[in-house]
Amino acid sequence: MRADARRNYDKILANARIVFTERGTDSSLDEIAKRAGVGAGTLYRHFPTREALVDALMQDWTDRVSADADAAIGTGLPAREMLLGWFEHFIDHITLHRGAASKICAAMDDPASPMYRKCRVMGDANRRVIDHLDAEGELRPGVDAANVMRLVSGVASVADTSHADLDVRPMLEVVVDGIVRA
Amino acid sequence: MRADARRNYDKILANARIVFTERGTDSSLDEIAKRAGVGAGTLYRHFPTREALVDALMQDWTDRVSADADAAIGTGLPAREMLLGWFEHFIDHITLHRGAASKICAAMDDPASPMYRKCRVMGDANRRVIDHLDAEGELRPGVDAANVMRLVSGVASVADTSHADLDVRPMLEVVVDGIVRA
DNA sequence: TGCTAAAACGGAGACAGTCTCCGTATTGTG
DNA sequence: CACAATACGGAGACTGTCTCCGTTTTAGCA
Repeated sequence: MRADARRNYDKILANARIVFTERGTDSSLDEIAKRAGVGAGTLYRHFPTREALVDALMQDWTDRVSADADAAIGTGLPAREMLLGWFEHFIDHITLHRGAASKICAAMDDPASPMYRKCRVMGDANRRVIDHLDAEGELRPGVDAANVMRLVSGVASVADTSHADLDVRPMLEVVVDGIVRA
Repeated sequence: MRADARRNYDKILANARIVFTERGTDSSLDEIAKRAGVGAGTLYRHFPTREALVDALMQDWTDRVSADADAAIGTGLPAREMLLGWFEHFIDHITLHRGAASKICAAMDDPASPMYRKCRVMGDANRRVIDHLDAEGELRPGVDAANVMRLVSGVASVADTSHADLDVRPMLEVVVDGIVRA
């Protein structure tokens, strides 16, 4: 990658992060280009779609999400608490930019999406937590990690969409009660 | 309401139903106007926002949703089956037009939304089912109907958003297990 | 029936966002 | 330092939203 290209790539990403944080992932891409001091063409050359741009920003938090999963396992807390903590952290991360959660819901089961691979990384993180608890015999038989992932992402997306700023805990408690051994 | 106004109102609604079914609730409103054979101004006078238009279409199914809730209670099935059936019917209805589910999630806790009232009607239907089972002692203590509603709408929205056409049943089973008495 | 005020119509056009195209500028390699 | 190769930028085509206002339709009344 040429030096000027790299420079612009970074500028776009930095400004996208700011704008997406301020106004969500549906903000105008032209404005991001303007703020970054580049032409629209440059933005679209580097990131052909909005999803590609969101995807590039996701890198930061897929790492954190992954680390959080392992940290959760490390706490050795009882199943309920471990899951609640992990789910809350996960949701905190994916709702960082308004609108991101529902994009993740959409990408999760769509291999054609640019975001698919990162969704898999997060899915794997979740699977580690679920598998760990399952191995300990803490879960109901037949709990499917992918399914849990969808459900929790759904909660994130509801919270993100909601006009009121909703406490996700009560919803997560239902989910947790639905998967831990009765 | 003047006769011509009524005529146009109905034409717009009929065509919106078609277009929303074919291409989801984010289709072009101008196209709906065109198909209905009216000017854009006429459409916007009758339905100042997209939500107002969706809301008008919702009337059909809030009725059906309400009836479904009472039918579910009437079956006298065991709690798990009653809830699964009710939730599935509910989701079938609100995912009739692609994109509607997430709009409902957003409107549910936003009294300013034109769709708020109809969300309440559906919320009340859900409450009847939950209250009924609660009175029978079938549910865990402290189950909150509004919270269940959010969760199930979230499942609907995930299913609606998902590229793959997802089976909602496994997700609903987790939710149901999370609310019925252990 | 014919007249008129009130109500409703419609579509041109202002505006905002997406995305492309291509003449121009920048890079780095030989 | 020359010259491909690479990248830039922003004008402008396109699509969708939404408003404004001159024109048409309606309904009530004489």
